[in-house]
Amino acid sequence: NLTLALVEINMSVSITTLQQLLFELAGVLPADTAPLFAMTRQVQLAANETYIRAGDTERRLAYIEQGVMRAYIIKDNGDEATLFLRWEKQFIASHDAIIQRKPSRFIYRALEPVTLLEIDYDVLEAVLKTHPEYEPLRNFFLMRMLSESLNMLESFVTLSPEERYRNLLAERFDLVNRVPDKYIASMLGITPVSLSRIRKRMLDKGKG
Amino acid sequence: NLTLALVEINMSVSITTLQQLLFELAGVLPADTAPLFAMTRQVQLAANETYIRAGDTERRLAYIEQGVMRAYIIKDNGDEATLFLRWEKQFIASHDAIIQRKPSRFIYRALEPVTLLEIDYDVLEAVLKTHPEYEPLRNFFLMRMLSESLNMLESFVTLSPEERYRNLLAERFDLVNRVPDKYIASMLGITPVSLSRIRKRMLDKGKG
DNA sequence: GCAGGAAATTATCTTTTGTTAACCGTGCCT
DNA sequence: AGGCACGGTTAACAAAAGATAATTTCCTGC
Repeated sequence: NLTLALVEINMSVSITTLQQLLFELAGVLPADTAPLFAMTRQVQLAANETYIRAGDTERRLAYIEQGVMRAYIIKDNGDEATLFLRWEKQFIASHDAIIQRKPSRFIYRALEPVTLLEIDYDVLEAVLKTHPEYEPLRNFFLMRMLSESLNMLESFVTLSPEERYRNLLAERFDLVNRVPDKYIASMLGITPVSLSRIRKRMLDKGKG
Repeated sequence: NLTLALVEINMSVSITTLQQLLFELAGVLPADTAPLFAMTRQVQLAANETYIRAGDTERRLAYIEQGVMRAYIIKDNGDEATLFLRWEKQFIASHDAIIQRKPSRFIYRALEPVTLLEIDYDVLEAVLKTHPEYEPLRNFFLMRMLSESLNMLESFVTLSPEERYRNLLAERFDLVNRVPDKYIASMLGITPVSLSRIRKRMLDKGKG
């Protein structure tokens, strides 16, 4: 069965990466990671499919193998506000449910067809109870997420919207080209109209 | 010696709180926490004293027993930008050094006389190697910090500066009154002038 | 390939913020 | 007490962003 074979190859790419990470972080040999990866499962999301809804209480942690995801929230006035985007080789988690055991404020949705390697956080905790040697992996993704949040926070307090956009272009040009501008705009804390003006200003400056 | 006695009482307040936390999180009995708290030390900072400088590589983690601290960064134009404030019963950490082993971008400074319960993060890691039962404490402060960062991020993408200020007043009125407005302003991503205008507008609205 | 819809741009107007500088009030230091 | 430094307010102007709506471009499903 060719499809199944491809899926298995796919899975192993992602698992191999995480096994390597676990080895680097904690010296755990790939052969010793079966108890962990036995509890993971691959999830396919279609473009535009919702992964986690506002109000969901499932505690999900996932590693993005392929595709781009968007975390957003519905504002009081009904508009959406994008908090962040996540793509290949990054983690995504239902933060509220995991950290505060609260229903999720945020909605997590695939912008493209997405492949995830998912684990239920409660299951992960159980595995970690009996296999504390995997613990560094949990610290790793928590620290990664914290680091990314702090970087975004820094850009909000130190940079103007235009500078934030320039920054994003410089650091994640590929991403900006994959994602509709309106999501980029709201992630930068501005309206799509304003982002369009910023782009125009940048072009004009480049010409003048 | 009265002073010494007072210091010891003080320390024990903070340690007791953390012992209780560790019991709640992991069922570790206070009597079994000696290996951890033996590695902590109390630090006194005068008002305006710097705790961590930009460029520092020490990996410090501290629990704030008393006082308010400010984390800020020097912008390219020389101005300061405040990222966040932390106060009693919160953790503060040299994020860059701990997460990425990089020299700190941020400066951490006491706004008031501050008392910290400090541990060297490398020492903590060593303790955790031999005492994995304390591990939930590490997850706790990482998650707390992440949660706070995400809340701030949310307020940047969903709220206007005025709304962010109202929010802050509603949630941390005590803090706003303890800290000079200019730091509040830069934490909100605006200038002190603009915050002053927001305050005026709010007053005017209240009167009209 | 075409039609319909969504995204992006442009235009207009209002509101807010940034910038710079002057001005006030408070507290601190000698 | 006097003066000085600092934080906060106010003023005036320029620049940018928000809101709304019209228009164009793009893309996607049929």
